[in-house]
Amino acid sequence: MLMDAGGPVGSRPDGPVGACDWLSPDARASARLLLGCFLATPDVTVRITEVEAYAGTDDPASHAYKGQTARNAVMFGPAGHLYTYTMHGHTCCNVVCSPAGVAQAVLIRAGEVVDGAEVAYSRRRPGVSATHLARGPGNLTRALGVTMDHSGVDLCDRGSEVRLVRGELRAGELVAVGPRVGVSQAADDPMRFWIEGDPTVSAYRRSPRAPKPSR
DNA sequence: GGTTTGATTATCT
DNA sequence: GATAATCAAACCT
Repeated sequence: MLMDAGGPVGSRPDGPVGACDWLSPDARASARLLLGCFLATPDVTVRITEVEAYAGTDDPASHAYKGQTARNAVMFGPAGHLYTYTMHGHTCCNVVCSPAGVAQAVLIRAGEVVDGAEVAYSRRRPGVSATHLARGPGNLTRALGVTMDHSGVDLCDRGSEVRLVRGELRAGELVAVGPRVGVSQAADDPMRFWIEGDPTVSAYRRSPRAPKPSR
């Protein structure tokens, strides 16, 4: 296994600038950091506007809650890698932010396409509006062209087809926090972060299977 | 080997 | 706002 003698996994002293050593092993902290960053494929770049934190084995809503499986193995790997999975016929993608052995990850739920819009449109159904281009996890991966083929890629490696580029919030932008979309477990935990007022952020929808809201 | 569930989306009322 | 569609992984028998 790749492990520096003491240094955090993912930090590359001799590596290219932009290594993902700024990620926090805490999913919530990383979620906040990822807002305003960019996710890029060779064709399309999106600015991340909405994310959800998944706290690994401590989080009932996480795929990693019940331990490591073939499906979620990437989450237990080193930080800065891409965890992809399919559900309901769609692909979703997460950024792993914890070192090997710990399964904290951040789901990228929505973004604003800032480059390669034409390609993104061509991958989506005709007629979709700009705000819906990469709105929702499945739509986002579709617009980017991310598939299960990209499972486990190193987002910090220049050679990767999917890369993460650090970005900042614009002046005046605020981060809102709330419960996650569609989870039936821990449905009230405020683990979802988005840029307040951004039109590309998806609407909140509670899981039909979640117990009634705790008040 | 069959059944259930789900971090969803599109479509209809 | 509610409902159906749809695919794969996990779970159960």
